[in-house]
Amino acid sequence: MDIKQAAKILKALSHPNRLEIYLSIVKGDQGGFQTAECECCVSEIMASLKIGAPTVSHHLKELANAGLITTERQGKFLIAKPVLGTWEEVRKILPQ
Amino acid sequence: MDIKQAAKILKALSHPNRLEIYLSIVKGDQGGFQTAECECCVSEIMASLKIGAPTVSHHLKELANAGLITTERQGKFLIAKPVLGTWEEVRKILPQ
DNA sequence: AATACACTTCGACATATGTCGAATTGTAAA
DNA sequence: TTTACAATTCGACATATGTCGAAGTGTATT
Repeated sequence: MDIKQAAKILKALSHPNRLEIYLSIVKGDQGGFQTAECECCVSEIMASLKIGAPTVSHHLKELANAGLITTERQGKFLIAKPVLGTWEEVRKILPQ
Repeated sequence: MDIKQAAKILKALSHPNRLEIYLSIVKGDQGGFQTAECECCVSEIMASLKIGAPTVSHHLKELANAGLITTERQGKFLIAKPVLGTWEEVRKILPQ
């Protein structure tokens, strides 16, 4: 993990809404893709953060682009799950 | 540590140059303020990152504003030291 | 005091970012 | 097949950001 890559990942987490989205996805993760009742499909995030669907879509794309999550369509919904190894790599180059 | 505060700290580390500056400061820290021979005064950073003095000054201010470092003038030089507890707080709310 | 060096402040600039509304695509239910 | 719902794409916009050059401040050396 080089510094530029780490900075990119940190940047993906550097906006309050995006950080909250990521933490929700991590918290909601049960080891696999979740069902439609999960708290991390776009419409749920939209409601809880009070931002529009296009914005949520954009944020999820940024998190995915940084390698912090993966997404998968399940019927009408989009389900996200964390890729914990990505954050782990960043931790390694920072203190402790 | 709430999410907004954590996001602010992550943002301070989300630019490659600023992340590199922070890591240099952490690496160079010997438990106290360093002497003029340290690698983290503005002119050293300037040379190693190939960015101008005003930009380095700006980046250091952002790191200090996020609480990630403190700075102190020693003669002609500005010396920086890390505030490790700040990063520690952010670690706590992220995975692992 | 005069000079030189280290850093900061200010103003400007190009670029990036977060957000939205409108229109579009994909999927399920009636 | 029509309708309804979930999400995406597109275009636009205001704001934030990283960088620089020029000018200013503070400190040490001569």
